[in-house]
Amino acid sequence: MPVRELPLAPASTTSCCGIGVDGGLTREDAERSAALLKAVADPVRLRLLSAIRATDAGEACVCDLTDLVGLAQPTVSHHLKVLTEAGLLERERRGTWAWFRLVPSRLADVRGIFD
Amino acid sequence: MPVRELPLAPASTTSCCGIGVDGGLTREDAERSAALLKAVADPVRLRLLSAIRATDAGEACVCDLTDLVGLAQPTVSHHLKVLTEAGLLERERRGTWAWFRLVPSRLADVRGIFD
DNA sequence: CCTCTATATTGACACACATCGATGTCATGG
DNA sequence: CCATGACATCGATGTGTGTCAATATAGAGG
Repeated sequence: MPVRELPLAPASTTSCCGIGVDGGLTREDAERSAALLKAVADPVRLRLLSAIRATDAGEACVCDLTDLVGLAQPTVSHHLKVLTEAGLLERERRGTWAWFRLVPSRLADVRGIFD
Repeated sequence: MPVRELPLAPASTTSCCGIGVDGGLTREDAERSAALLKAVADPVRLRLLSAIRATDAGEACVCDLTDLVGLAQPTVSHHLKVLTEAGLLERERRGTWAWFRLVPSRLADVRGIFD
């Protein structure tokens, strides 16, 4: 799911002030980008991403993350689901544990929104 | 208001899985970053930023932007206030009109969260 | 001073969302 | 096959937020 950047499209036609603000994101692009940003615009989810990134192996399981953020396990599971559905995390079950890894290309998408 | 990036802090101590997820953002840093991201995680506000950026003069007034997004004037005014209070826009009154400009350094702060 | 136009503020409403307890699922070990 | 531990899902609840109509403010011009 590609995410287009804030475009530097040329301004064009008319308006009450004669400036022209037709350039810019389409509604669809804006909604796509906003959906991705919403996944990341939460302090708990930022800490989860940061904690996974700070890990030696580049991955962490839910029990570790639950301890870290100090919230109930269902809450952490919910946040991890949001991040995973946004494409920012990959999930892998190994035995009883679920391991989460960053998806660097998706993080690059977030950065690309503001390039 | 500085915004710290997702740190690559070294993992340290123990956990149930023996991985160690102590590294990462503090609660305070995460809340600061999330507050900034929330201001931007909205399709209408993304379009407003994009439209202002696409302008020849680098600024636009409310009437232009209201036409663009197709929402009621108070709604647009509200979104512009959110962006301004987040430090992403600067407001200047010239006569009857209110002009809004981007604050590039603040946009860089957003980008910096994911560096 | 009065009016007109552009913008901001307020109040209300609907909807989304973060959180948690309770419960369900699934794999492991006995 | 049953018990245990890790994780996911569900249902409920309180809080946050986007939207608009109504109203207020503020500057320009007569």
